[in-house]
Amino acid sequence: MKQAQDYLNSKEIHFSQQRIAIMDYLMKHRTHPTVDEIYLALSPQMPTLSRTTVYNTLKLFAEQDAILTINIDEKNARFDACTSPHAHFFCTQCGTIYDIPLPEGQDSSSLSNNPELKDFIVKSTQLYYKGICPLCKTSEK
Amino acid sequence: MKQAQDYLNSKEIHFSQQRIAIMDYLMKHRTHPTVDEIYLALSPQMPTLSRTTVYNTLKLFAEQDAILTINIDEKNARFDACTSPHAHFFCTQCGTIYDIPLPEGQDSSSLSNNPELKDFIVKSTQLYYKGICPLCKTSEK
DNA sequence: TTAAAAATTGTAATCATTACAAAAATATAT
DNA sequence: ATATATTTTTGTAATGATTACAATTTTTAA
Repeated sequence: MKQAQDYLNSKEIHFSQQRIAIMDYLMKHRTHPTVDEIYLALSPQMPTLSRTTVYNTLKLFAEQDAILTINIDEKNARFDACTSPHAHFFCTQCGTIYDIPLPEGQDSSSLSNNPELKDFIVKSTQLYYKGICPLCKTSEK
Repeated sequence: MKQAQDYLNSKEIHFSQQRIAIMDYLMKHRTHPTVDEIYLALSPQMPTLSRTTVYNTLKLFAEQDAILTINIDEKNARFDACTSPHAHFFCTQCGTIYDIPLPEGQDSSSLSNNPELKDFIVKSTQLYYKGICPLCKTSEK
């Protein structure tokens, strides 16, 4: 809770009960949750919480670069409190999103320092993989 | 038209007037159009065409790896007849999607040959950039 | 030529997200 | 401290892309 508050502070985001709870949830659940997962998880302890607030808050966080919005799953936006450069793998079978470190010598700067982009202003870079994860691969057989 | 038909053939997709027209449109308009753009463009010459057919057909093409579905724009899915490896840049101002060649020494195999993915079955890899394109940058000033 | 299979169509449903305006909470100035 | 302005939250209603579905049409194969 304290960490979430400090983090919001560092990103110059005014805090509130709701904002702290949402950031705290994201920091403690590295599962790339959907809006609804966050809303349903927090509702019990915060019965007045509104879905709209979750939407608004996540949008605010993303605009302030405090979180990442992941659009790898066509059904729902997913959210990640870890903003340091890494790729994402989406298992089309179970829906899990895995964090994937970038390969050696391919940190995000090498991805966005693409000379083809010299006249573009790049604000974000996303590397997405889709397929079957190890768990589904073996259980499927 | 002939090319579109041959291409569908090579991907083992039964063709029909509608399928050829849709593939032909995609091959001739490298603008990464939305479902609606395709539907509205083809409607005049093909008045019985249904939006549902455009949806179904594009889904079929994507499943057969004949086209790419691009989810870089949260509002709409966008489609690309060019399936060879390249990145996409989405201008958040004008909505244009640019094809961006991958940087030297970073072809798609180097992206998906990430050792972190050795236990995953990778079916697709997408590299997305977002920001402001050169045109919007200068006109904005 | 006729029956079976595949493709297309239009409408209705779904569902994530956004718009909006009222209510509540918080910050500011007197 | 108190009234006022600003920000945040809330709930409902609207939007809009996509999908479900069942009927119709077209194509294929016997």
